[in-house]
Amino acid sequence: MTDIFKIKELASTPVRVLVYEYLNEHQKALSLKYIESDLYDLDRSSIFRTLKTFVDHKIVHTIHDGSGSVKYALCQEGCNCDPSDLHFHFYCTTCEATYCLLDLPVPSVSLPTGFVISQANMVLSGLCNNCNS
Amino acid sequence: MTDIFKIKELASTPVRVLVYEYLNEHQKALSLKYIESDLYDLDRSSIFRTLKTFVDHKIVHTIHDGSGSVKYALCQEGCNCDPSDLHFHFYCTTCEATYCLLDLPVPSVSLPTGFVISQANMVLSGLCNNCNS
DNA sequence: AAACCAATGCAATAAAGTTGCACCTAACTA
DNA sequence: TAGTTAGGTGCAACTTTATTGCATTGGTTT
Repeated sequence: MTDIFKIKELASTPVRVLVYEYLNEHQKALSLKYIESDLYDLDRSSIFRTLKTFVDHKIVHTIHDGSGSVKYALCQEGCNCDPSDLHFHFYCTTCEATYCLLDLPVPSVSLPTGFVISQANMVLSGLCNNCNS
Repeated sequence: MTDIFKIKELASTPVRVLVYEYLNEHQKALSLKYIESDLYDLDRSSIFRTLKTFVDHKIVHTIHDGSGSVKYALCQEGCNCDPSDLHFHFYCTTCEATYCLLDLPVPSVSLPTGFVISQANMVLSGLCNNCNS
């Protein structure tokens, strides 16, 4: 089940398993604060460092959605966190949830001469289907 | 020259003029910290509130580039800050500059049912032409 | 000139992110 | 098996960025 750690060459530890499973259950991009409030028996800095490690090992990607806090979401299988592996996100300004729009990949764009792209952060925002009454 | 304030129906004040001219000279997206360090005789909160006012009046738009601080850039003439008015940005991870890629408009995408878009934050990152040696 | 209202500056606070350090635990070695 | 080591974890402190309360200023209106 969680042989993700073997694949990503990372030691399996209690905190890592819990954080991974938590992200996996939610299938949304979550903030440290949000995760922390649910996994309240874990320390904030432990979760923080775990997420950082996950980013380094390309287990999760970060999203800067303008909410004021960084969100973290599980990568898709085979993701190498290159722009072409990534997708758009949607941030709901009402419920503050951030969705991965897996169907919307980052388009390849032609940049000005000399610019080299390595990351992409695509966020659309507005109202999600739950909040759009 | 700076009849932008008349157009946007906003009182012209010393701080507003200085901040506007500063942004206009640079033609990049700048952080509060950056602006503050150059306009050192102005108070941080005054600049902060001025930028907020500019955002409200659609004189500037914000960019969340993952640098840790919000960047502000002047809008184009006629901009209404709708997604279709906006463009991609490029954040250089070396010099930390954020460029407006005016030639790259935000694409219109088809969202899942019930999602309504009102804003867009498109940021590519990597090395800019100055830092790409 | 008095009154008013918005803008400004100063200072304090909130919120998010980050780090130092000590302890613990699990894996390795002799 | 006991000792050693390295990395992971928790606690607390701290940095940075964002934000707000409040008193003062300055310009406009009556």
